[in-house]
Amino acid sequence: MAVSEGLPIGALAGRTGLAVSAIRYYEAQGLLKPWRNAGGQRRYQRADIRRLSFIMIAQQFGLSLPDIREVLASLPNNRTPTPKDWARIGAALRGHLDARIDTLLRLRDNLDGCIGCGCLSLPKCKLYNRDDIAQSKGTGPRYLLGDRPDV
Amino acid sequence: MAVSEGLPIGALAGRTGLAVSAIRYYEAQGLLKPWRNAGGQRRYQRADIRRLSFIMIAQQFGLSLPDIREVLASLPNNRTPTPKDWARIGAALRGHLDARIDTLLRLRDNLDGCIGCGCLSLPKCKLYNRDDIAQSKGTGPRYLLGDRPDV
DNA sequence: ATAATTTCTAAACCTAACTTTAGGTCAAGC
DNA sequence: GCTTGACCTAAAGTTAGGTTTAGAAATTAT
Repeated sequence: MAVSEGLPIGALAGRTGLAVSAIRYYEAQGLLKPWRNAGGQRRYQRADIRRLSFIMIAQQFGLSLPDIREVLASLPNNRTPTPKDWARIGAALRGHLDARIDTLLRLRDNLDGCIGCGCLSLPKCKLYNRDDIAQSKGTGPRYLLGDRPDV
Repeated sequence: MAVSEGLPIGALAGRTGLAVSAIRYYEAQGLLKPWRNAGGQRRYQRADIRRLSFIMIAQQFGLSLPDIREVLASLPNNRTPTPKDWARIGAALRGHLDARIDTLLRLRDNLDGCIGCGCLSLPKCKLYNRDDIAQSKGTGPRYLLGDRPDV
């Protein structure tokens, strides 16, 4: 029960609000690497609470789990991350967020002019510029807007 | 070949950049109602090009297909929609878009203070306010941030 | 010492938004 | 009149991000 024994998965779930199954799933996706105790059960460090919190926030920002794994890869694995480490990573997120906001603002600027005027015809409509929206939101393969300008 | 015979599905796909299979899928979801010719093949009105364009734009704004179906339901079905009809619908989208932008701006305001300082602890972090992000982005059931404040 | 919780793994299931496949029909060009 | 290409339906497959289930083993509580 000493602190050095680490937190079992249920405790981590309780502290983060995540389901136990989600935490195991994140591990399967390479976002987390708990150790195992003598009986084979997962044990976590306290720092993993923050790691999971970060994952949840990054998801809100629209990052996929592979994206997040990459970002987290820049954390030191030989020591517990410091606030400074997290700040560096926060800055990376900020870039993502800024880009998404810009996209939406641009869409909004065009909305009145485009749908508002009823033009909505693909060849001219500004809403169809390919660099909008952070790459293929939504699941499954799909023709992206602007992918087939042969209209 | 007269205009009154309508467009076959491939033509519609060509003009919108959508896959034929996607257009059939939208019909199955109730977003489109082509008529059938003598041989049982789908025939579309020219106005359906705009309808599909609208669907693509609305998706970029984060609306689900059921959401879009509802919005489209307010179009008149006894006549071809006018630019004015589309403008009314554009205004509805605008509300959605504004909300999404507000959310992201709020997240950005908190980012430096929260991740930046390294606090990231659930009970205090402003990023964990439940009204953030337009309801449960991402598929499948999932605990929403803030849903379990019993941390 | 036993009962009640937790945890374990593997595999199946879930949703959204589509695509792919298979086997057959329709329409258009020569 | 026949071949080629477009179209049809129904069902199964795909991806992301998980959840659910089942049966077994470990831990905790009494």
